[in-house]
Amino acid sequence: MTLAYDVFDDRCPTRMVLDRLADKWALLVLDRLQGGPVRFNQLRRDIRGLSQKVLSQTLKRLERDGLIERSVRPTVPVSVDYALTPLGRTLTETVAAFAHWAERNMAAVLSAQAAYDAALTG
Amino acid sequence: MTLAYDVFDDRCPTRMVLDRLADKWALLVLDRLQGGPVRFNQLRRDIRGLSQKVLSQTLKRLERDGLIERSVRPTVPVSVDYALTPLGRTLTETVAAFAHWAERNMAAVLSAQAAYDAALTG
DNA sequence: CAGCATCCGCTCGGATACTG
DNA sequence: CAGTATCCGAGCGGATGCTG
Repeated sequence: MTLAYDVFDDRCPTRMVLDRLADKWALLVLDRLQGGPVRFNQLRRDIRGLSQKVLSQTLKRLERDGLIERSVRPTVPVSVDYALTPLGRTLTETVAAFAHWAERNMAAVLSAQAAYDAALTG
Repeated sequence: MTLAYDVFDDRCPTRMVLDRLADKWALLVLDRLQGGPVRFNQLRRDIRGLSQKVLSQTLKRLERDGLIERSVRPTVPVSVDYALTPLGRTLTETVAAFAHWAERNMAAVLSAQAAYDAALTG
């Protein structure tokens, strides 16, 4: 039988997963990997504002959760690239929709914020 | 003309929006509101582990961003319920897919974690 | 190039107490 | 019921320096 996983229950393991995914950096990494494998420093450059330490942590967690895969090519110096796993690929459509929702609806959000702030001031 | 919003640029305002949405509590609140208006303490009870302070902050931010709407009914004592706005409703499908991905893929994640940890130990 | 190690400020968020 | 106010500890994450 199937266990009744429930993300609204704080003792459910799905909460941990949600916690990992509901992270700005993890989302951007997953979205960036959608087009194919990307190397460490390339990710670091592409995702502006992401420090090397946090990128490292994020990649390690995503790899542990089975969403991405790390592969080392024995060049000199060594090349490491990260790619989505099949499991990770089941998430990318959702991630893309999510990450780019802001780009499509930025104007609406900005005007909502302006209206909200104006109501407080006036 | 349209500005080129880019969520990968840390100076782009979309980053702030992503930061707000990429939040465990915000996601759970939005998901919970999908079925219709819900009152404050009902949300607090439904979303286990969510403190009253953080719920309050989360609701205020979501309201400011125009995703949810607060309405007060003059009962005694007063009733306040929160509902999705049309803008918020454009997100709910994505939010639901996202929030419940963990429930559907929990087994795969758990086994990936076990494999990862075993590789380190062994 | 692809990281790890360390330090540390700052914010998130939990606990608690109080209000209309 | 639906919040606000305050305190405070834990940890996120940025900066810096070093390694194979």
